[in-house]
Amino acid sequence: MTIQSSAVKSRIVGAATKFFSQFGFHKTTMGDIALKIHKVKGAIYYYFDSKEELYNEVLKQELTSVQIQLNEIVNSNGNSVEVLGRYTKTRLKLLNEAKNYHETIKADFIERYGFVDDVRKDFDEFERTQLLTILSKGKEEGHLEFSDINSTVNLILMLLKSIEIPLFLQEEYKEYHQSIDELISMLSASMQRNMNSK
Amino acid sequence: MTIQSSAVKSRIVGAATKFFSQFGFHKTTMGDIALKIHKVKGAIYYYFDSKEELYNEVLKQELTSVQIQLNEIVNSNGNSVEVLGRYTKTRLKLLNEAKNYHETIKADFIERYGFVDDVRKDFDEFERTQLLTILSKGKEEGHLEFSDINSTVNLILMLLKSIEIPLFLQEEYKEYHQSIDELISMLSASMQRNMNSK
DNA sequence: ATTTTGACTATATTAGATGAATGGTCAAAT
DNA sequence: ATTTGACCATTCATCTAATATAGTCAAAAT
Repeated sequence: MTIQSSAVKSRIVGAATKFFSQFGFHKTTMGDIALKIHKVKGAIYYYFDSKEELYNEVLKQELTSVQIQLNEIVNSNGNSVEVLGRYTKTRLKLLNEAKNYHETIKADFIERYGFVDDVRKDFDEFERTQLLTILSKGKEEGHLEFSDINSTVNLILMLLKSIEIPLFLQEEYKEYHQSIDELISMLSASMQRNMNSK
Repeated sequence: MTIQSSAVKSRIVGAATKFFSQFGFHKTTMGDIALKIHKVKGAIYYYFDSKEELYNEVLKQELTSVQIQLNEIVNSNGNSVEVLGRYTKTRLKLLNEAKNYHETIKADFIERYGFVDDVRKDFDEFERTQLLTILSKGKEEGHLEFSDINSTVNLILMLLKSIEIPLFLQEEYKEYHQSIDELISMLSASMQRNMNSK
């Protein structure tokens, strides 16, 4: 594929992103997207095999953008407790704006978008790695202490993924905001060295 | 209302409970319920103004049963950390079996059952009271310590209500089971007083 | 050779129309 | 006081026709 054709592919994804974000998967048509870039529906199928694959690509880019920003936080300096706090708050803020991601989690309760499972699994693995990195660093530096670091990572992942749902789908972002700070304090307190009584 | 008619009312609620639990609000008809107790649809309307009111009563009894059992735990002896752990695990176990409650939280994502708001609000307030009781007792006895006890209660409520959703609606009860123990440990650890001394 | 087009097909979705089922009412009967 | 069964209005399920949409492809354009 030439450079120019890749540019068309990008424009397709760009248009698709806008439509999917605004109207969702079902209420966006391939015709809408094609029209936006002054092409015809058939042209999209030169670059993507299906609407599902295109949606997949859009979601992938949405989450990749989040990953890049989270990765910066993980690789930044600062003590691990503070990094974990920044990670959590940034994660929630960025994902709160990720409309297509919201649609996929909402779909979990109704029809399921099985075709995005791979992208979501990748994101899950990314997050597991990042959290493990943060906690490991904290352990090495002597700030944090765990009886089982993997269990702690699992717990944090469960909590982050659980609170997403009321937060994003039921729009309780503001109502729960204070409790999120509280959650971060609690997580920190329980992992802080010399505090853990286990 | 006489004693005998109250007995009929109970039978209505009993039949309604079975149908609603098994088939849900929409797929249960007033005719089904009436037939089960060898009455006619109209008879139910002598005791309840509407299907919604009947469903409300069923949900209320379901949650009242949970409340009674949770109340026993809160009023039991034992140190507050251990009580909080038992409360959390029992709460999840009991609510995991409360089918009508599940339906109402699932409805939050689709159509909302506004007519059960009162019952749910009552349960929320009950829980807030119970948690406040547990934590206050822990504080008085010198086991626990908080910068702001109400914020801690809010946090715990947010977490309990958040994890319900994947747990009950996405049937990840087993997958998350281990992390729930971990959550209880974490909560306990962060509230425990004098954790640095051995 | 690569990319784009527009006509084409098959499938899915919607709109409308009909009939059945259901929530709710009520006067009469028990 | 309680129960009944006929009754009404509205919703819901089912069918059909028409429309819209995803996806294909040979031909045209670049």
